[in-house]
Amino acid sequence: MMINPEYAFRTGMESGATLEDVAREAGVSPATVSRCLNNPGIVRPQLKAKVDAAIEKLDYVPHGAARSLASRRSRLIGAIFPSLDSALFGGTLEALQSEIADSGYTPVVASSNYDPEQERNHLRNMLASGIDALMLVGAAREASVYRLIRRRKVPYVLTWVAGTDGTHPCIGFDNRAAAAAVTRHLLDMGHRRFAMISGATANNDRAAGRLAGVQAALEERGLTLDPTRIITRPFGVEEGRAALRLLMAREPRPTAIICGADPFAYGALLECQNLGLAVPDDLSITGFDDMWLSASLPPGLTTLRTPRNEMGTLAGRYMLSVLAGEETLPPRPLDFELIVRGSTGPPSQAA
Amino acid sequence: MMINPEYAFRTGMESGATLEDVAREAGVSPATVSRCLNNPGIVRPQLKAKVDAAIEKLDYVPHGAARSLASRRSRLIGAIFPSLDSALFGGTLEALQSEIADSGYTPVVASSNYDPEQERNHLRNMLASGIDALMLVGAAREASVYRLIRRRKVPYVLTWVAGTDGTHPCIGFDNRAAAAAVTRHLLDMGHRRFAMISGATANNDRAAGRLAGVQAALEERGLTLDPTRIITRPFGVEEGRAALRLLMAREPRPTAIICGADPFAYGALLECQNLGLAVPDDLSITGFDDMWLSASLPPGLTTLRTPRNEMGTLAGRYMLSVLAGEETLPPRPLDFELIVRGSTGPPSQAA
DNA sequence: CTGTTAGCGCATTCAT
DNA sequence: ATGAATGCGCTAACAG
Repeated sequence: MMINPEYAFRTGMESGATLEDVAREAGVSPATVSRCLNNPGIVRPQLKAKVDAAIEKLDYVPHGAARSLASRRSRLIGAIFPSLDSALFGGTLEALQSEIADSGYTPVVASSNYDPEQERNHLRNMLASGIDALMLVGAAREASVYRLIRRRKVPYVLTWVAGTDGTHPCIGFDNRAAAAAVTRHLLDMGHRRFAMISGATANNDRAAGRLAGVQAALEERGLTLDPTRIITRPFGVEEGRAALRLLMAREPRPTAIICGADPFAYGALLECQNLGLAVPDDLSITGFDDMWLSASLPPGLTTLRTPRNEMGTLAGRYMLSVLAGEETLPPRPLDFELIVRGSTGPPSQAA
Repeated sequence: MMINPEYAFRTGMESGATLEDVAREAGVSPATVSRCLNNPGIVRPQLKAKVDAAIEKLDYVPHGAARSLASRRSRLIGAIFPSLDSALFGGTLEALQSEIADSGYTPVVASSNYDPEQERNHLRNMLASGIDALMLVGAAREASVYRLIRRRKVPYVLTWVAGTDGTHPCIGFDNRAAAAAVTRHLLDMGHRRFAMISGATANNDRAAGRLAGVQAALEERGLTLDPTRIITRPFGVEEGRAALRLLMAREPRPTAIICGADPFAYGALLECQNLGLAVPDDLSITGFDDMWLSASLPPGLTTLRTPRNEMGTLAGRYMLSVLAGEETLPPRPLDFELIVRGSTGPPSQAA
């Protein structure tokens, strides 16, 4: 089998120059080189210059594993997301990465595909690979998982949920309150007949919280959400479209449909167009998360903007702070914002 | 300052049981325990059972750094993407992660924000943290970056581009040919007046390739793409919308607009609706990448489906194979597929 | 401020 | 098939 020589890689790590080589080259002790790397302030500039020159000359790169072993810190932060291929968590990851990069930390990431089993496996892997801290999404998981984390004494933080009871450090927002805010917006405009398109609530406390928030807000006004008016589907545009058809097929039609995620709402909006339903005159539609199309898709989607980048940033900052040994409290639940656009309005008289 | 005792983490790694502890507990030598972990086949079942029991009892987790140091492999694979908050690269990352997970590898990821400087920094970091292999997007970067990688002898693979000249191992598709295919589709329907909305081509060989492909396909038929009909913008829906307005403001209007990325096309489609332009009768529009809304947004976006998940899977497989010491050739350029939907049709007679 | 001394926890020779 | 010995490259006391 011919193989392009350009591709002739080694297998396994290459030696390269070691810290000791640098020390020899610079005529100092290994410890001094180490100091130049980790605590440059305390070394005489003159020496430091020589060391820097040697590092440059030998093209020295510290050996991460050796460093971790000796220092007992890997400079790796784990992050497990339910999914990576929607734009939803990408922003959080990007913000997290960007926040911790300057401190020399790198995220190691995995996607659980919304599957607790996969999450657990990735967690084991990460724990074994020696992550210094861990970011997860949501709080709903078996107690044994938390035991695993705590036993390793790895600082962790839960995102996309608000710490309800102080059991876990959380950096997120109150999904329930957010969904209630959306619902009240519709109630205040006079809507009384509601339906909801929700994500699956099993193992997903964000989806469950949103559903509960809708129900709670309705009950405040003496209304209830008929269970047959709740359609649960995996997140997706086509799913939203199909759900809307179902919901509008039965009399009396709802005047407002609350979607647990923007993609549902995109689908619902598009299907209205298809069915010749006027939004918001015939039907009001709301989304959740204010994703990138919400402002653009006519008539503009009323939705709830969640602080998805901010969660990544603050989660990163929180973990760094804990790792630095500072006493750190996670911040209060983050703010969300109701973004009112064209897809909601008062119900028509006829309806 | 009060601090919830639940949050009282340590700083730095915890000891936990070591391989030696396990050996003592099981009454065997450390070497045997190591074998049970890394090469279970060669150890007597009876002993292995005792070791497994000890591992279970002590809740032993191998220490990644020590393992890396001794074995000279970190089991970490680096992946640097231009961006993580679009859904574009998320699928590739997810597929990569999923492909390598079973082999005990974990991706460490970073986003360069389309900035070569940031990419270089992340690369340095990753090299220092001892990644065993590396995945990058695109081929356009300074030679010094490749030197850095090669000097460390880290196997790498470039994605989202096809290896044109065999300089680098690539797992991707031919952006130029793909864009040409889109263009020919329009030419074949009779279009003669074209415009393009393109991503920035600096440091982005995917965008550059797509632009070149359009130009080449036009020149095959004796046409040229007027430079003033090329609008270059950062990727985004609103950017596409604005670009469409610009392009349609000047006579003679184009009958077909080729977008270098789907978000542009979404914006263009929406703006047509806004301006009262009929698609495809007044104007044909094409996208690129077949992202999640392309099938749903009326009238359905004709676009080019890129193998974004496949690239992640194959890149992962390729790197694993190289790491396993197998002679490995990257596959030929991957296939793309023209997806014809409602947004393209013959130009109207009037136009 | 700098050099010396010891490991960190494991994989891997080499013996047996 | 198993055990004993060695060192991966670095940081962290400690001593000077």
